[in-house]
Amino acid sequence: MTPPQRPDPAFAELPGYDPATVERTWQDRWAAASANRTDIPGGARPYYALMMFPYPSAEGLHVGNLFAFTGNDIFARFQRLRGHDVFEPIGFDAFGIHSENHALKVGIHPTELIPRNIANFTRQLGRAGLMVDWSRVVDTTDPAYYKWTQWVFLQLYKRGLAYRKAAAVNWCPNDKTVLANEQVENGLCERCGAKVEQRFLEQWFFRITDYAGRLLANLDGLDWSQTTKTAQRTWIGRSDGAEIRFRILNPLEDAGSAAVHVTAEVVTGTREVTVFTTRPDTIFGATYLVLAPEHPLVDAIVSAEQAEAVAAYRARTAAQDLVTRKSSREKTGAFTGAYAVNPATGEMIPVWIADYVLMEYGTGAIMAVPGHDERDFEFATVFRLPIERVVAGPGEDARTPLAAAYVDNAAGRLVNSGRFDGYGVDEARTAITAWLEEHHAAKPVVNYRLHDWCISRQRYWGPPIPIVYCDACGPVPVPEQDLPVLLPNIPDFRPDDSGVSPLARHEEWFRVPCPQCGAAARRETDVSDTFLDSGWYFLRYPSVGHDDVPFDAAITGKWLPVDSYIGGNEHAVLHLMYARFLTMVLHDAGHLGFEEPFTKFRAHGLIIRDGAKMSKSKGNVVNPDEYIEKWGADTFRTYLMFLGPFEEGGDFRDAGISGVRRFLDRVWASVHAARTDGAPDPDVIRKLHQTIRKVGEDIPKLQYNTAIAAMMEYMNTLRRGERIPHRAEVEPLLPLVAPFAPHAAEELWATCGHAKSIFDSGWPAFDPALAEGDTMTVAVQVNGKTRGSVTVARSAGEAEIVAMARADGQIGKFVPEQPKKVIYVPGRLLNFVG
RNA sequence: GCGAGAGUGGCGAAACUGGCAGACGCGCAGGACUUAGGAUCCUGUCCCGCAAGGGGUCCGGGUUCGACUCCCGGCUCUCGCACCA
Repeated sequence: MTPPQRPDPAFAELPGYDPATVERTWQDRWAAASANRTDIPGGARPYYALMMFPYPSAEGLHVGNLFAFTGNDIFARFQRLRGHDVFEPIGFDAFGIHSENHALKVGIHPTELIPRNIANFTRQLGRAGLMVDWSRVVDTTDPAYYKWTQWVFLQLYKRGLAYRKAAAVNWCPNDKTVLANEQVENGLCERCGAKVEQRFLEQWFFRITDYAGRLLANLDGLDWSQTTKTAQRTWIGRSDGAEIRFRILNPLEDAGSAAVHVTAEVVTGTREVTVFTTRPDTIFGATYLVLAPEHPLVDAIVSAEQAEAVAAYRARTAAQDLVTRKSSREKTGAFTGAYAVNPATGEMIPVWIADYVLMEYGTGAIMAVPGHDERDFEFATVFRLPIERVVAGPGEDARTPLAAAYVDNAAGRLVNSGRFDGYGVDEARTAITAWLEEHHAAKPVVNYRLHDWCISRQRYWGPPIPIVYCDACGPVPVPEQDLPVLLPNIPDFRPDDSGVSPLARHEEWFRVPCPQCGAAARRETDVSDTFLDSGWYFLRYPSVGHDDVPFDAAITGKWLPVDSYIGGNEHAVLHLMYARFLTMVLHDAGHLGFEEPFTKFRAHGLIIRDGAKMSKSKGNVVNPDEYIEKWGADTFRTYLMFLGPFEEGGDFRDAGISGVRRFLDRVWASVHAARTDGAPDPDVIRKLHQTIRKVGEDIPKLQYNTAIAAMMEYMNTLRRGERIPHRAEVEPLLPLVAPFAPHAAEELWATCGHAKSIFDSGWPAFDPALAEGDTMTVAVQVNGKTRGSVTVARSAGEAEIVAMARADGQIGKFVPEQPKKVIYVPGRLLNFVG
């Protein structure tokens, strides 16, 4: 359908609603009056309404972005109507692989491409009518910004939280470049299809694991979506268990030994393996040990006979790419020829290596309990290793055969476990750990699955890591007064076969004197991860313009932490975790007075189209420009919010948009046609107050769809029977409409004779007495079946309602003479039980 | 596999704390105004039935005067995480 061409004939002589004109007019006026510029130093009631900043892609803003921004904008405008000094900033997350890959694809240098994209985003955002403070924009690629990103790195370095180590990366041997995990599909390079390999490079890490406990504990006090908190908890992955030491028998002396039992005195070897387990209670069932293939102890314990097989297996796993290695479920491994002693049973158990044990987690070694761990069971089955039962479920005993690993630790009791037989799993866990601890064979340990944050990127498009390598002094941080380390404008930004950043090809850039001793030295040529750019941007916004500090202390104290943060749940773990971590570190370093950056966080839903999430890779994105062109920004904004609950997202289809436009047309027509003579209808005024209450309750809960429905319902009441509404009935509706359709509301507010902006005129007062009215409708049921309803005075009691129900022709015939029971829910419902 | 969330008309969706299921909108049907209507306005629209009435919120049980809502079992879908010992 097309937009209405002519207004309602009843009001034909009145000015019609032309969104294009209205929106252009008000966008110009707001800009001229700096209406959206927040009074950062002076604002008396600060409210920081943050949304996740976009990365400015070449395709421009899509509907998914706009959905998120509009949701935040409505909330922000509502807070402003409530009398807050609202700060709603925006910026551009313009560094990173996304932007760089696109630049590579189209063959345009990012320094040229990014400003172009930012200009396009700015134009689109402007047309959407967001209440953004355009005087405080952040662009992560601006040296005035990334100077301070590098400063953040140095603060971590100073505190010993930044360190270097070799770590595996995905390597495409054809493109000769490092790939992010997302660029690997089924072990193949997504661009050229070559088999991806694993390579080890020296990289910079942040010790986020030092903060794991705090990152987890603080979650309880945050007003965040439950789903996001759960995702963070899972990601941090606390597990309580024990580290247990296993002595390794000397392979030279004991290889080939037929002995099954050895006593502690016989063991002469001094080597030992420490494993991590969450199930120390099952130690009597540990029938072998497994080390990660790259475990450093492997060389020391491998027997001569097994050396070749072990070397071959290690070479094979090392050549695999990271993604395949982590997703393949097939159990493979090799025997080292060495044996260890189970400290609980004294039995000799073989030591294997297998890639199902990860070097990065725990100690890189496990005790395998095939009877009670699915992975160990599979492995033991493949390699014919003994499987023993040490936990029995209800109806089972020590001899019940195991067809699969038994892992139900709530119902299990210990068997085949010496003096611990009969213990429940939980008590055994504590008791066995304590027992082993007495013998210096174990200690309780908490492990986290969270890994340290690798921030090195062997790429071009990011802030250079501010470190200089000197032969004499080692890695030396760039002095703060020398920041920023500028990213040079090099034409050949394409990654190459060196395995390091393209910056490493530019001697004129990386050859510098050591800041400490002055000798010839070399800059770090890797750049930092985009998540570092976005990990602190919210600290910068209010202080934009203060170029001598990353963030001004007084301003930060006043405006932060962020009052409300809205963004996508795809950033539930990485971005939000990193931002929290950096905030904690800066707090500990004395730069911030708070340690949690976001008081309240809500994840918006996704816009679905043709059954899939709207995204560039799916090719189902909708460009908002044409819709705004055709229907107006106000209609489009309101429509997006009407699709479904904001936190759940919705199905995008243009079918419903005409209904929203009709609603705005009616609001428009009603204001223009409103009479000022006579009195408003009390019934309509009651409905008005109910609507003010409903909308005022729904917006803070982000239930925009029902808020809009309530306003539509009020419109229907207002116009029922083609009545001409009174000005007093329609004018208070405008502030309710304003967060959704700011331009039209502002225009109509002026039409009503107001000189001041609607956004500075306050939220309409809600009078509970007026909303109540003096009658109520009570539903009447007989045996739980609804038979009708009666309308009575609000003061009516149960007896009166019972009498009315009996007297009612429709209802009375169902009501029993002598009901067993009558249930009355005041003001709601009456149920006769017969 | 583990974790989180969701299943309600032709469609997007409402339903407070267990209290009139389907608000609001789309679509559809009929009507008004019209040279015309894909504009606007009015009326109707969960299913069966002429009606009285009956049935109905993924399926099967249960608790309750009363269940979309709570409990038990099952099915389906979406999104995270994915060999984390």
